[in-house]
Amino acid sequence: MSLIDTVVMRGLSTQGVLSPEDKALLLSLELSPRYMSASEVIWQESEDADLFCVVKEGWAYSYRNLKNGSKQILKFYLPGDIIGIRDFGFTRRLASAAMINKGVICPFSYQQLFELFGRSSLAVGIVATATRQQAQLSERMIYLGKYAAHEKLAHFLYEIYLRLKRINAVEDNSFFVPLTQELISDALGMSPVHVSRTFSILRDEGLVIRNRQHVKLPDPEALARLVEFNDSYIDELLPPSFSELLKASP
Amino acid sequence: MSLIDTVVMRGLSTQGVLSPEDKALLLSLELSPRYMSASEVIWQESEDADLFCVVKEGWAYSYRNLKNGSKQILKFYLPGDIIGIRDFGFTRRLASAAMINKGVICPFSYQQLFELFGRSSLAVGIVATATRQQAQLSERMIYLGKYAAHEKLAHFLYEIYLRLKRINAVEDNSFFVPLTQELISDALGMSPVHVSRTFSILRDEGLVIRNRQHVKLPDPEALARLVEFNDSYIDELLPPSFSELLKASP
DNA sequence: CGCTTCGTTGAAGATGTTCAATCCAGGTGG
DNA sequence: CCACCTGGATTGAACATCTTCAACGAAGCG
Repeated sequence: MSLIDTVVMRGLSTQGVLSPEDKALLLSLELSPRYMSASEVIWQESEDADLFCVVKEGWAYSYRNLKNGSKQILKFYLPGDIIGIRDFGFTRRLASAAMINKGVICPFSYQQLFELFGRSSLAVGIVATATRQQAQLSERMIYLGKYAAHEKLAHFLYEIYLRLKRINAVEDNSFFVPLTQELISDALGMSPVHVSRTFSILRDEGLVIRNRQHVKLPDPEALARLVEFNDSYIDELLPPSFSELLKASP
Repeated sequence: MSLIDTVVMRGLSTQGVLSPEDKALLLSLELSPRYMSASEVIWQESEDADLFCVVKEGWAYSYRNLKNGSKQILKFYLPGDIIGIRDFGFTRRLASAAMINKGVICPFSYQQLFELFGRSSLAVGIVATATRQQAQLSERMIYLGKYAAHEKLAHFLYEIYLRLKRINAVEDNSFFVPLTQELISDALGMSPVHVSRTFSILRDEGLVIRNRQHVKLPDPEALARLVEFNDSYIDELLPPSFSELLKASP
């Protein structure tokens, strides 16, 4: 799973906006893979920020340690996601990041990114990627706000389902989720105990079947209705007008 | 309050990265002011997205209507903020936006933004602005997650305080907040009744004095300690390395 | 002066947390 | 092959926090 396969970049590519040099530049960002073990820390809060990482294999997450001893997970990163965009424009990391299971990540420096900015189309791609992350974050905030536990969990699982489907990691509505209930609880802001109870409720309603790290959604559409999921923020390509604007501007 | 006075752009400017043409281009974005009345809707969820707005006067907010009849507020916009960054890269608005009190906003089109992308330094400025918004969003999500009501409210008030101080709208630790408790409750995901009770708690602890739309923080440092506020995500300038990288790249 | 909107207060009930005990599957070592 | 160990998942019961509903109070505005 590489950057060029990202929704945004694939969109730009199929719209004929990316030159061969653009593509070569993009691919050059992923030449130095780093093999990570499970739970290995990628960086800590407050460290100097000077690079991004593309996740090629495995899952990662970013989080902040809270004063009460627990932590709040901000985002889970799946293969193809970029870690560290949030910190761009700051000198230090605003949150820690770590692997969940073992995997491979490809670091690339701000310097390399600045070279991308010399090419409008790639700059637009990066901005669009950043705002998509923001959109996902907003969407989660809506659910953390006023919705009940079973709606939070349902929304969370459906989002993961869509993101995994996008990278062909869903088969027969089943997928692999290397998360403990404690990690899920840290992401949704609820207690681990209540995550367990909430899973039971969703199971009894026939919406979610979970066996250790395997999750199956027997009726994804029913789940989508429950959470009123607007999947445009995950699946939608870049607006067609973008390619015209890009071709028109210098 | 104009775009060029934004933390990010001011940083680029004082670091000598912006050319006179860059600055002229930035200012040209704000030539068509639109006068808005209180509560006037700027755009609705699902409308076509093809422009941003700079807030010049007044407060605005973005929100999503929830199925249970209430709404979740995603962000309050103060003078100098850009509304609509979240939707960039999507064909439709992901959330509605409206004014709180009366004010002035300056719309500018995606087309105009694409012209900015022709200049690396401005593109970087826009990306940094977008990621700062994301940082603020993350910070709020941390508080929506596992913190108690009085911590959520304290964090919220302290963030507003810092953002207002940045634009010189705080005097003697007092500032004007054109929000009802209901709006605050929609932002923090709690009931209006509980916002009221929580204000009482903060008042009894001598941390917040509120009189209608006027708020005073007698001891901002104490409040900052309570919420362990990391103000770098609001106040920090762009890393100095950015100007070097920008001057170095084509 | 009376209307309207916003804020406050009380009481009852829902939702989620905490703590502790128990269960279960997989991995380890005898 | 089985006993044991371990980390996660589940369950129950007591408790805390927050919501809801309804009534009342206070400020701004015609």
